[in-house]
Amino acid sequence: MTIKSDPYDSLVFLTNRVGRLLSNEVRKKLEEEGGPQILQTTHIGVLVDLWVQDGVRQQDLAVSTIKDKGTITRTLNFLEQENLVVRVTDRSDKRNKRIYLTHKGKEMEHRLLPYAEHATVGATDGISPEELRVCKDVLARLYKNLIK
Amino acid sequence: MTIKSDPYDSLVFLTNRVGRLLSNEVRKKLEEEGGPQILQTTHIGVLVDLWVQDGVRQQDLAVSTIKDKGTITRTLNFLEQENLVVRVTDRSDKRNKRIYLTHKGKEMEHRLLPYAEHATVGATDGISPEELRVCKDVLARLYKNLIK
DNA sequence: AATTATTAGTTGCACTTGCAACCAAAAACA
DNA sequence: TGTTTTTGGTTGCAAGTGCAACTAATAATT
Repeated sequence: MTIKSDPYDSLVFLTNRVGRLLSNEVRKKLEEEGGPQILQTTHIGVLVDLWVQDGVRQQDLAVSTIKDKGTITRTLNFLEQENLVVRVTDRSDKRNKRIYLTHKGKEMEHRLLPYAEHATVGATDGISPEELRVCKDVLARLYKNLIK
Repeated sequence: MTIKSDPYDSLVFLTNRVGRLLSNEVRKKLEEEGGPQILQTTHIGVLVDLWVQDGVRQQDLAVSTIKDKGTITRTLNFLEQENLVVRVTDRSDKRNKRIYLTHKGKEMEHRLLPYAEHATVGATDGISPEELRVCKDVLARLYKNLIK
């Protein structure tokens, strides 16, 4: 008897698809409720990182957001233009540019995060808080394991 | 006392980042071990869907893979060119094009899936099988809930 | 100290993607 | 039956992305 593997029971596909679906939900909510105009997923990803820790280098952002260095460069060009962040060349090592949130950038946290957190209402039907908790914890640990 | 929300404890960010990390792992493994030359994530996503069910319409693929119709059109142009799938115009409704795997396309399943499934070794350090099981189940239910 | 290697960030290029406009076929409606 | 609306798929366009080549600054090696 051959056991046919279920392609859907694979973390790669599950995370990617659920991730995109949730992103789309957030994007839709933002538009509906006239939220902030920064809709690019990468923009938000970078901001999220900066909310956790300020003053990191572009390279660090590239690693944690899992984007190319070049992509981060261009993302920051935009965020800087929008007065959400500033680039400061590191005194002691002029290769590094440290990224800091502006006042406007910090404010954005309170406006944006609720959308990201509440995007799951409705999606979690039939899922207990405990299960959800485990799921998030596992994902967080996977992230830590994989981020090198 | 104000409780600072943790941006990382959000399903949107966790799934997206873990998803990308895992995709990159699979891509790397494929290259290292001289696997199939189809590296595009979208290509693989479409194939996965077809392994689950053959003969669906492009529109169905767009929904389940969460990609734009246009993207699916172009993805199928490629897969058809590679002799992995064929498009068959539906007799009873000429708007529909049914997508079928070729022999080569079916073969690919056995070659590709192991990469996707085993990509998690090393990543799951410190995570029990039970926890992983719950995580996958939750993700699967989220997917079903969100896919409309 | 001078040369070489490495690292951070930028830029050009090719490719992917989503959106919107479009075409063809079918369904709904008058 | 003829007109309008909806649906599936394709295409043009603009924006995002990864890769590789490049520059500037620092570290490592001789």
